[in-house]
Amino acid sequence: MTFSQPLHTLQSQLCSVARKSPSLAKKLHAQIIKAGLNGHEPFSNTLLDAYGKCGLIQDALQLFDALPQRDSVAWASLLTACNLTNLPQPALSISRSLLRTGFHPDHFVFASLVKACANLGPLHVKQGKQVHARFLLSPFSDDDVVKSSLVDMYAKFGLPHYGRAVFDSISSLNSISWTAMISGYARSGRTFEACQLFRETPYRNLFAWTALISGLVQSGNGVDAFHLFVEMRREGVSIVDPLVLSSVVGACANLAVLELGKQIHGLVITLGYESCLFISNSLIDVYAKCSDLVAAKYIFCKMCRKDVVSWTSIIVGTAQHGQAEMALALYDDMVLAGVKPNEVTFVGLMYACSHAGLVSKGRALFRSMVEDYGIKPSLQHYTCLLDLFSRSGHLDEAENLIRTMPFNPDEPTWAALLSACKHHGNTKMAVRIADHLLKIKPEDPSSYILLSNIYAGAGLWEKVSKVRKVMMVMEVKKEPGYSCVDLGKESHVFYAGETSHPMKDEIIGLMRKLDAEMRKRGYVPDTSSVLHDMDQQEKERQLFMHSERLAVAYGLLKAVPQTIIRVVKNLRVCGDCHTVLKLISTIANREIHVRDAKRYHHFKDGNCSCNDFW
DNA sequence: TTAGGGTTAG
Repeated sequence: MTFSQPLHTLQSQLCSVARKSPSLAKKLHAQIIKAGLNGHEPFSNTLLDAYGKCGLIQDALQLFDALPQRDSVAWASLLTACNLTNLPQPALSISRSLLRTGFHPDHFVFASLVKACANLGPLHVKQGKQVHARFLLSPFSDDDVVKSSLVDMYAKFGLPHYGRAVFDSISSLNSISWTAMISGYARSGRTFEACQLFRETPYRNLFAWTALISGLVQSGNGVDAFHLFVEMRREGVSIVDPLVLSSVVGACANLAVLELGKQIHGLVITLGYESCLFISNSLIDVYAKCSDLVAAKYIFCKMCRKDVVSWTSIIVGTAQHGQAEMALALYDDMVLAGVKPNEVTFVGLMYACSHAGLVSKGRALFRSMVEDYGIKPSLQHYTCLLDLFSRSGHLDEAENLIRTMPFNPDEPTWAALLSACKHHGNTKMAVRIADHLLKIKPEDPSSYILLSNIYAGAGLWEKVSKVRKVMMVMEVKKEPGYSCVDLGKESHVFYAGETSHPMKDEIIGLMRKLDAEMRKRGYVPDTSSVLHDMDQQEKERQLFMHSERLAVAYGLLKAVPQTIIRVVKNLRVCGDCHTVLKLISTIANREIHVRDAKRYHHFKDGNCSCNDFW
């Protein structure tokens, strides 16, 4: 490259090559300054655009600040730069100053501005609506591109009905507007409307399929998402990019169905996407969530490029399965590899610390998150810290934190602290917290059971009867518990108390044998979690028929010998089942993995990876 | 110069 080329060559270089090469963009900038063309409108705007497109956001911001005049092209280029690098904070301050200066945006600026608001997320609904209002009052209020971006913005805010109003006003709908609207319905759980719109669209392409399937996965409807994926395959839609696959892999993780995850993994390999970063990240997660950590680590180790999500996924996976030291060692490796942790990484790390009772390490990590990485702690981080203090018996510190943290503690948070008081035998604090919890009227039946147990433990019988009355008045009923056992080629769901299974005699027979052996070893049923008033024998019968026990017994009868019995449960494991599963792991000499509503339990040789705290 | 689908926690 020479520095004495004609101006039009310079301009065209900026437009093409510089967008892909940061170093070339900088060289051309230097050339512009040398030629005295600094501040010349066409050059500065094109350079701004080039900096933005090759990811040099700081340079773009500096250049913009130095501009003597800022026209629509400059504002649009800067906002596009922020949007491309997904930097919501600079975009936020840019859009604020843009609106403050009284500048009249054109349709290009509006489209970028709306996209910036969408990237900022649902916490910035107000700002998004302000931009929408300004657009409606502008001379560009008929522009369909801006309307499409508004549909997308409301989709990302979780307000699809607002998006629908804009969608209906679009004069010429295209593939982009349809996709944005389908995604809006799907991701906010409006499955019916999403599917209806999908059936109506003339653009039934991979974008629309991905929007629908991914949206359903995001809103927790993995089963429907899977059926649609099967339909998509049957229609012969060519999977020319792997985006839909990462969602489908994610659905396997949420549903914790290992066999299905393996099949999708096979498909990923067949289609040639196994080395794609996003896909590998999802695969780490699916194997970790299906409690096959060996496979998760294998995927992780084989990746040639690892980003923060890859590291975080493996750290969270190992932490959730009770391998705290391993999770912390992985974090050290991550820092050494020069990858910057994010807010999710710290959730995983603090979770690891709380499992291993590493109080000072957890505190230090919380501090490091704020001071070294500038991450503002969220409610989840405070919950992790609280869990760390509670589990390790630092109850005063836990109570102090819950009362001083900058978030309103919700019912599960108080219930967690209460449960810790019970675990550590601090009756005085337990009663104080129970009184508070009773005042805020919990909705979860298990909170009432906990309250009742606390008062009973403290001999406060009047309060016990008060709790029972509240439960009766509110008709507090437990959600039916079910457990799914994964046997590789098949899986089976058992409901608590279910006796309709064709193999019920064998299942109950095995459970009786195990029960007799457990009682020989000193097992006494703990009926404190049984909700209803009934005699001891009936309570014990209820516990005996808890879904995880049926599932594990069936697993012992049907699974390949020596293999791990894998169970997924919708509710939390009760104290008695936890004791029973530990005993069964010794008696049957079998490893049992249970994923409950809160965490993972690996039962082996009479112990559990959660260290009896959950 | 502007608009659509993807991964980690909860």
